[in-house]
Formats: sequence, structure tokens, C-alpha cells
Amino acid sequence: MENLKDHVTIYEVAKAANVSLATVSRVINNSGTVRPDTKEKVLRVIKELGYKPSGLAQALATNKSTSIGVIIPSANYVYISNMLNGVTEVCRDKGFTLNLYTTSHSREDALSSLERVIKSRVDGVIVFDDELDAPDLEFLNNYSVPVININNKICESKIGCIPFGYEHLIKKIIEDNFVRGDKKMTFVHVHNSGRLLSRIENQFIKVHKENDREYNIVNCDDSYHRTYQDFIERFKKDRKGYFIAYRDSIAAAIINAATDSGLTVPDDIEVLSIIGTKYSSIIRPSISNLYIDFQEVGKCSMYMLIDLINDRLTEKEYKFESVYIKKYSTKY
Amino acid sequence: MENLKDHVTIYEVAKAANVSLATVSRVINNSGTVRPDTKEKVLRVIKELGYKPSGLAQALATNKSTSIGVIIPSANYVYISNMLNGVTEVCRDKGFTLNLYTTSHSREDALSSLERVIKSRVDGVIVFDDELDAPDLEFLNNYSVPVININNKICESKIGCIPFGYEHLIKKIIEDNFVRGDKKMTFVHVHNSGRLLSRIENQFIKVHKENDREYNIVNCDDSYHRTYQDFIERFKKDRKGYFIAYRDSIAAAIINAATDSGLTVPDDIEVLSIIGTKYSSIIRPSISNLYIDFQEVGKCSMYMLIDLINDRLTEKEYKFESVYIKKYSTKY
DNA sequence: TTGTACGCGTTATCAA
DNA sequence: TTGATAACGCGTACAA
Repeated sequence: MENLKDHVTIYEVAKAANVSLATVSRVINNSGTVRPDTKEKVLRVIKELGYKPSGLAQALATNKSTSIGVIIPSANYVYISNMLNGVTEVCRDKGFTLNLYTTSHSREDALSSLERVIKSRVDGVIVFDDELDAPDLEFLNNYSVPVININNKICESKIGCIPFGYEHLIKKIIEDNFVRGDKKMTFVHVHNSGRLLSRIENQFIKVHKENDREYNIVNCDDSYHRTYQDFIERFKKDRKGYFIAYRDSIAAAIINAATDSGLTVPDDIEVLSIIGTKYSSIIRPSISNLYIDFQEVGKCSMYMLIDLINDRLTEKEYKFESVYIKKYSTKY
Repeated sequence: MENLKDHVTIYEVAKAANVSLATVSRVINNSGTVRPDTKEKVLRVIKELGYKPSGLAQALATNKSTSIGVIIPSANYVYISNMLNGVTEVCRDKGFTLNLYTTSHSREDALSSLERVIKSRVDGVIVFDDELDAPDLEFLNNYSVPVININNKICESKIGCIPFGYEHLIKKIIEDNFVRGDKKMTFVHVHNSGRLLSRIENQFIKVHKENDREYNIVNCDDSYHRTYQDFIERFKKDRKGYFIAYRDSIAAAIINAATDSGLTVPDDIEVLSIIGTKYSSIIRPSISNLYIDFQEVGKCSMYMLIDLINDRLTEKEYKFESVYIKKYSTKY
């Protein structure tokens, strides 16, 4: 094939094959009826000319882009990139193109991603971003873009959702610690870290109050190194506790700080990671965690979105329940 | 704003504003000249009607999609998702949409991603995937899509590249181990794990031969758990060695297997990770590694691609040199 | 079975 | 400063 200056169009194919462009179109899309020999002829010319239909023109003509948007805060979190990977796999299978938008936890970028999603005329969007809430998703709906929302509970005409079930399990773990455990529990609060953490924090407080128990809340940064430093300081005085942290990195910071302070995990210090990833079992001692398969979440969200696009989504809510993975950073 | 059945077009804006669609177009693009008051009027109508221009139609008309493709094997590797995140940030700044394609280490999927990239009429592509090599990138060029290739050294008319510098450093580390170290070195070979690992393996062998030294090569799977099991077995007999592993997970598997076998790191067992990530410093003992900032690689690749698209890329090759980060899994 | 003609929503050229 | 009008590359009734 020679070096093409610009793209071959359907017209050129039609001319070279001595047919009309309608026939070429039929061949491309396997639509209508076309005599076998002309079809073969057209296919041969297509190959010779190296013709590739323009997805843009097709999308414009059919009003379907066969592309979807994914909005996430960042690809730098393991659980999020796992989810993203799940989406890409289904996209690949089903022939969708995936447009990726990140917001870096900024409301401004989140809003601009909404604008871009609408402009790009995707067939639908998967949102896994706490910067975006119900009114934003309805805004998307007004521009006729269906939405699957992960980690939120919003169901409307063209909005499906995948909420996560952590509350029951958290309650069970906390109450179990009341019975069998020997440490006061501390919730590691990360500022501006989203709905999920807030929900769990509220549940943490609620369960403690219901049981008339004392608890702690400590603030920390969403960074391994700073959290590590903070806890090195903390462990100089306070040498016992059960800590509930958001992610593996944060949990690991606490575990490492404890170990480096001469404390024993889980005898002196227990640590629970809320969002477990494969690193939960790699870090030593391995981290007890609340596991959800985010790759599966990604796949599922994409399947739901496809159904939603085709008006075939019967169950608009599909809940993922977390599972307690007992490792060696907690006693029970 | 009311619920819109379908998208508002430029025609409807023009009619409602009592101007021609050409004027609306000028307002949207800030092109040509338009009297301030009509401009204001048009803008008001645009807001009232909630008009958002169709990116598809714009792309078709201008022959510019302001979108780029990114081809990677998977988003499940930390260093790759870091690179991906770097790309997304620049895309966001510069107003590009990012189309993500994954290949799962499959030649078939890689080829299909090429087809999709061409069909989608992206303005350019960033390739960080060992399934794709020079002929594939030239193929893309033939369809006038510029390419930035990461971890490869191919420079042509419309192909730029970001190669990685590991060889010098590896040589230095190995030779340093000859002088000061006390262990035979073992290269942990992962089947079908790509060019980078092969290059380093070759360098590893070469340096050993040049120095007339013995070495080992062992095979392992690209999985933490299987590698861990393999090394648990291995450490039953062979209780000393310096291991060079591809990624943090693999290095961690070896370290954990050693520790769990009653061996001491780095006294009995030394481990070096080739591609260090933030987990290198989280895992205990922390893992010595060859560091490259992949987020920066992603950003840089996108800047290069933009220049390449605009025919302004003067240096078609930009090399990232790895840096040796000494941690506690090696002695020196 | 094939071809004609129009529509998809823009940009861009050229007159007015 | 504005407004027709022709691309852009394709899908699709409808007619032949």
C-alpha cells in the first residue's frame, strides 16, 4: 500500500469499483442486499485503496458515536485504574471507544469534563467521581446522555448506579471489636476524600454511639509519606489502637510507622484498610481489608451502560457488597 | 433549562437569534468579525437554548478531531496508569480528548486497536505497548496519524519516541556487585514480558560475560502469588542470591518469600526492582529500584505529540534516564 | 439489486 | 459586518 496523502473516501472507492457510494456503504455495514460478485469487487477495491471509513462521518450520519465517556478523579489510584481496566475490556469486546476524563478532585475540572462529554456526543458516560453529584448527572441527562454512576445511589430515567455496600460490614467489624477486641478504635479521616469515606465515617460514629463507646477521629493527608511521618510522631505517645484507614497506602503508612516505632501489629496496633487492592496481601504484615473487585465493577458498569443506551436496563441499581478479607494486620 | 428531546443545532440558534448560521459559527469560534451587540445577542440565545456545538460535526468540517489515542497493554500496572495519568493531565490543559485502547498483551487486540485508531480519526497516538513495533507505527503514519512511541527507538517523519535509559545503570550496578557484593546474580525472566525486560536481560548477560562471571536466569510468571510460591520452593534449597526482577510486585514476591523462609534481606537475599513505583518504598524492606517518573513520561509524550501534530517537533527523540534508588533490599 | 438525493451539524469561502 | 452556499464523509429512504 502506498503512502496516502490524505484519507480515501467512500466516493473514491465507489468510483474505482464502478458502483455508487450507496453500494459501498452497504458493503461496509453488511446492510441491505448486494450481489456477491459486486460485494467482492468492492471489498477488493477497499483493500487495494486501503480505505477505512471515517468514524466521525458515520457518527454524524447515524447519530451514534459508539463511544462512551469515563470520568474519574485520577488514574493514579490502583482501585480506580482497576475499574478503568474493566471498562476498557468490555469496550474492546463490544466495539466502543472509551473517552477518558480526569478531574483531579477539582470541581472546575469536573464541570469542564461535563461540557466536553456533551460536546463529544458520546453514547453514554460512566462516572466514578465524587465531584459530580445528582444535579450534574441530570444535567447530562438533559443533553440525552445516559449515565451509570459508581459509588452513588441515584436512579432516574437515564441514570443507573452501582452503589457499594460497606455499612453492614463495618458495623459488624466494629461491634465484633467491642466484644473480642481490646483497643479503642480510631477513624483516619482524610480531608476532602469523598462520599465513600464520609459515609463510612458516619457509620463508624453511629455504631460507636449506639454502643455507648468511645472513639477517636484523626486527620491525615492523602499521602503515604506524610501519613507515615504523622504516625511516627503519634506513636511516640499513643502506643495502642485500632485504626481504620481509607486505602492500602494509608494503612501501610500506619503499619510501617508502628513497626518502625517498635510496636507490634496486630498486638499493639491493628489496622484495617477500607479499599483493599492486591497490595493488601503484598505489604507485611498483610492488611485486613474490605474487598470489592473493582475490575468487575468496571465491567458491570459498562454492561449496564450498554443496556441503558439501548433502553434495556431493567434493574437500574446493582449493588456491590464488600467482603471482609482477614489478614494479619488485625486480630479478628 | 427545559428537558431537551434532542440536541439543539446551530440552525436553531441562528433562527432564534435572527442571524445566519455563519454568524453563530463566528461567535462560537471567535473568528471573523461580528458586531458586539449581535455577538451578545447570539451568546444569550446560546445560553437560553443550552446549545453545545457538536464535536463530531466540527471535527468533520475542520478535519481535526482534537482527540488523541493512547494504546497500552492494560491499566492494571501502576507505572502504566501513572503514565496514563500524565497524558490525561496535559490533554485536559490543552483541550484534547483522550481515546484509550488496551491490548492485554494480545497481538490480535493490538491490531484491532490500530484499526480503531485510524477509524476514529484522532489527531495522533501515543503508543506504550510492546505488541506494536516499527511496521505498525509506519502503518499508522500511512494513514497520516502521527505517533509518539514510548519505550522504543523509532524516529521517522511522523514518529517521535521516548526511549528509556537502563543499560548504563544496570551495567554499573552489576559491576559494582562484582566488586563489593558477595552473591551470584539471578535475572528473573518473565515470559513474554516485552522488549524492555529483554533488553535488560541481554545487558545482564553481556555484562556477566564481559566480566567472565557466572549468572542465573530463572523463569517466573507475571503474578505475585505464583512467583511467591515459586520462590518459597526455591529458597528451600538455594538460600543466597541477588535477584533482579521486573516490577515491584515481582520483587515483593521474592522478598516476602525470602523473609517467610527465614532468610534475611539483604544479607542472604538481595532484590532489585527494575521499574520502581511508590510501592517500592512502602513494602518492607523497601525495594531498591531503577526509577523513572512515568507520570512525567506521560506528560512529555503528550507535549511531544502536540508538537508533532503541528509539525513543530524538532527533537524527535527524548530519552528518560533511570535513576538508582538505593533502598533496603540491596546492600549497595 | 443498485443508484439518486437528501440529511447529519459544522466550517469556510465568497459575495453582498 | 453579515449571509448564502459549498464542502466534510457517510447513512438511508426512495426510486429505478
